[in-house]
Amino acid sequence: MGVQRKTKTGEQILAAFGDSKEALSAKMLLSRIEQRVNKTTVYRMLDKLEDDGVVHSFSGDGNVKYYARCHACSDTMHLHSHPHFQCVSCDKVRCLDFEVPLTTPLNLQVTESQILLKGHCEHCSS
Amino acid sequence: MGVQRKTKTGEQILAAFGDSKEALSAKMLLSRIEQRVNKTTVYRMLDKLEDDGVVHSFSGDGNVKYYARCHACSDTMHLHSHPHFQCVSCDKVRCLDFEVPLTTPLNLQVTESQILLKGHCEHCSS
DNA sequence: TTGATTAACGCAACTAAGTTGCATTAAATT
DNA sequence: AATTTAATGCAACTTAGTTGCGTTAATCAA
Repeated sequence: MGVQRKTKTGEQILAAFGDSKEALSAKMLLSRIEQRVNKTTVYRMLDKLEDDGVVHSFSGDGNVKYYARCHACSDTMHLHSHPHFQCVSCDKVRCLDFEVPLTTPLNLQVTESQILLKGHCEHCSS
Repeated sequence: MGVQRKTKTGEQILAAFGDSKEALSAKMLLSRIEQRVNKTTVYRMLDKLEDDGVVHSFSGDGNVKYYARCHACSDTMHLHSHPHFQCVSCDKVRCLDFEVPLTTPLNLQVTESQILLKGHCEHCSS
C-alpha cells in the first residue's frame, strides 16, 4: 500500500527531487532534508512512493539503491527502459531521457530492466 | 595487482564457475566450495580475478554483487555490453550472450555499462 | 633440499545499507 | 473533541562487504 496521508516527510522528499532527473540515495535525501527525519522514515516513505509509481529505484555503484522521480509511470505501469548514468568522479546519478530498445530472448519473460552507464559527466570530463 | 600464486581457493572459485555463463555472489561461491574457506579470502580472490580480467562483476537484485567468468576480456580491455538476466523466482543470474548496441550522449564519457534484466527464466515461467 | 620472502589466508572486529518491532505521534474521519 | 490508524522515531538487528594483523604456505634463490 502506498502513501495514505500528506506528511512533511513526503513533501520534503518530493521537494528534494524537484523536477530534475537526478537520482538520490536514501543517505543523500537525508542530508538534503532540512527537518530532522529518521532514516527509517525515509526508507519507508520511498517504498510507498515507489508503490504509487511516483519514484522508481535501481541499484547504483557500490550496491547502493538510488531513487528518482518517475515521469511516465503509474502504480500499475512502470516503464523504465531509459538508462541511468553515474559519474565516477562526482558520483552524481541521473536518468537519461531516451529509451534503449531491448530485444530479449524468447525463452525469458522479462518484466523489468535496468541500464546503468558509468563514466565522466560533462562537468567532470578532463 | 592480480593473482600471483596458484592456490586452492583460486582453483575452487574457478571450478565453481566452470564454463557456464552463470553469475555467482560471494555467498553462493562460499556455499559451493567444498573446502572450508573464509569469506574474506573469497572476496579478496574475486577482486584479484577481476583485476586480471578473469571475472567481471555487476550489481544484482538486493544490491548484491555478482561475479561471472569473462569470455572476451583481458586485464586491459573489458567489454561487457552483454546483459545479465536474473530470475525473480529461482534467483539465478547469468550472462546473456548477445550485445546491446548502446548509443550514448556525446556530452558523457561512458566507460562502463551494466544491463540487468529481471523476470522469469525458462524453468520458472508459469 | 633448505631457508628466505611475501602473497594468500583466517580471524575478529568493523562499516554501511537497509530492515524490523514496538511504542508514540499526528493526519484524517466521525 | 474524540476516535482511528497511518506515519514516525528509536533501538536493535541483519546482511554484504572491508580492514588490520598475525599466521600459513607458495615460490624462488642459495
